Amino acid sequence: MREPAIDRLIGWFETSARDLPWRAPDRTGWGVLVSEIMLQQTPVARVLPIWQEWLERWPAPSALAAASQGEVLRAWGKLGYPRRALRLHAAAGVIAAEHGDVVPSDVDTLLALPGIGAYTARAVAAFAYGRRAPVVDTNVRRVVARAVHGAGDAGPPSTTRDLADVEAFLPADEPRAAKLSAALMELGALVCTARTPRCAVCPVHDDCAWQHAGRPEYTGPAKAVQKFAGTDRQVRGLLLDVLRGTEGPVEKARLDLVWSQSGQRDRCLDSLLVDGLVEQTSDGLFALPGEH
DNA sequence: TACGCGTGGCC
DNA sequence: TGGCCAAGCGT
Repeated sequence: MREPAIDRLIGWFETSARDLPWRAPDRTGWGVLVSEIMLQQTPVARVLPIWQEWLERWPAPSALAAASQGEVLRAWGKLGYPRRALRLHAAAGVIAAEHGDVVPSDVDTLLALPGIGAYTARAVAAFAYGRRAPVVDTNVRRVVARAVHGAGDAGPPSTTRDLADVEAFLPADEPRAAKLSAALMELGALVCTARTPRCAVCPVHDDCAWQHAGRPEYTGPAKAVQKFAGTDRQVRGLLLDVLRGTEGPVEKARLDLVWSQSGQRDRCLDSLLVDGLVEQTSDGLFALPGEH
């Protein structure tokens, strides 16, 4: 990506970026981290109200760490992938105990925390602390595939290659690099979208390799769209929903109502126990962890 | 590298 | 209607 295009993209971001609370001037590393975990595979609109509740209720990592896992899972609500909530809870405990209750700014330190991978570590370093780090999510992969490589969409992900792709044009200046990282994501979210990209309003239209190539269709391997209906994921979600909606421990008969196939039902309940999302009480009832 | 992991809105 | 999509991670 050429320097003028980077300039225009940053300029566009400064005038057109969404006014999200985790981007406010008074944001904290903790607020940014919570947002990044919640936003993994979950749309902004659904994250917003839950993020507000969490930051009011648990304004620092130590506050979240002091809550029970069950409380955390209830507060997570229906954001999906509730294992993220347990990992964030665990990460908060490590941050409170080993990092002075301050979210680390160093990528490698962040990577060592549970639930924080290649994307989230760099997103926190860049967005909370202004560090220079290639922040590559699905939006950035798509923008780079089009604007830089002239392809219709990104191929299968490869962390090493994806990071190198962005590193290659990331400005040396730290705050500018951080701003560009945010701008690339925002462009992918608002303009260079998966379906129906809004090329007419794109700030890098004139520099886009995909435009110059005549906007060819994506030709790579078909992306596997995962099923949901009838899968263990659906059944686990139904089981957890019963426990979230109930005050105390429940009998297994209550859980049996959510799915007719007993084999799949029991397998899913077992897997929830293994994952630590459900616990069994001494008298054989089932509950969210730490709530009995 | 491929897969499993929740949930809901959109066209 | 139902496939597609949404700021990934861990194994």
